[in-house]
Amino acid sequence: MSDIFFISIFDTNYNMFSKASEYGIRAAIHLAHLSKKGERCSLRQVAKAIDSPVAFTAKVLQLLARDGIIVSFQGPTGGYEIPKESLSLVHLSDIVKAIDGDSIYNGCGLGLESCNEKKPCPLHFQFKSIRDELKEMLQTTSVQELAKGLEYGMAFLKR
Amino acid sequence: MSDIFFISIFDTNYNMFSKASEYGIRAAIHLAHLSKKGERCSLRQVAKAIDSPVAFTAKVLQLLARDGIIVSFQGPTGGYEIPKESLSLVHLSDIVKAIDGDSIYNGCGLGLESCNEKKPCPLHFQFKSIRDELKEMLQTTSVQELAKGLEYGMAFLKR
DNA sequence: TGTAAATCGGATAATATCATCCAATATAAT
DNA sequence: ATTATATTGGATGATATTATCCGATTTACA
Ligand code: FES
Ligand code: FES
Repeated sequence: MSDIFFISIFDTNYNMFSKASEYGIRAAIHLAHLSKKGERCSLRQVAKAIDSPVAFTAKVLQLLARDGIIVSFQGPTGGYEIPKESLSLVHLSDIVKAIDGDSIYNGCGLGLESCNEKKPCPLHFQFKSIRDELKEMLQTTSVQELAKGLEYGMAFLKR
Repeated sequence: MSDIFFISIFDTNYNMFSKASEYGIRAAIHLAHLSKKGERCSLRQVAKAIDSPVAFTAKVLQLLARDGIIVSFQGPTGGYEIPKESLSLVHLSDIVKAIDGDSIYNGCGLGLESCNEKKPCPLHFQFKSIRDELKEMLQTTSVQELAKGLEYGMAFLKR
């Protein structure tokens, strides 16, 4: 009859990645998709394709460009692209690292200063196992690979 | 000679769990540790044991108490404890769910409205694999189990 | 050379998360 | 009964993250 509502003091929401990283990954996949066809893409087009706020996406793309993960061009006909040669070299770990830093590699699951095998938190070994798999996945998954899913409408960057 | 400094616009920091969840898990492990010995623990003692801000920890413990994960007692000799009977029944998933909600069960890794196999994001299958393992780990790991690590100084809740 | 279209970069605003403060309530012990 | 000690709950403050705005710069093209 009546549902139970959980009225929480906190509105915290679990998120594996930060918004910035999410946009960064989505954008990179879209750019990879177009770059494969030799097409360049403007900020506005990227934001539309991945359904993200334009100005914020600009900041994220700037970070990726500074890190050399994508290449930016100013002026008319400008925009962003990923050079064909490096298309297979861009992995998710590069993007996350450029945006969120490398705390993913040394962070403790329970929030201790840093993950330390010598003085581990109680969750260390269980957590490390998962974190290592996540790390491995990010390091071995290329944007090119993920862009393939877009080609035949098998995957989507927005809904 | 000189290091390269990454001066980022963002200061985002990768974190698997929210601070609230981190404190919640740490606190629950400490309470489990003491409850096994039949001891009750005050807010102040909890905060000291897990090196967390007192007032904020109070809010987190309140949430856990409301959800019946821990039991609170007011007045002198008051504090928090986990009934011995339920000690083996409290899993990390209960704590995370009480604090961060269940977006961990249905969230999309790339930030789409929700994870949806029918219209998946390009990272869906890789992400789902990891998320399912994390979920499984949280659902099968009890605070009692983790408290054991504390007993012989094999694990630590602060440094 | 001028103009329009694009990114860049700095400042600022909005929101969410993290954290603190304090009065109210409950209760054990004197 | 009174007092001291503890959690509760509401309001508020601080910080981090997300988001926007706008002038400056770059550059293709007429
Ligand atoms: S010490 Fe906590 S995850 Fe390694
Ligand atoms: S749709 Fe993105 S993780 Fe399932």
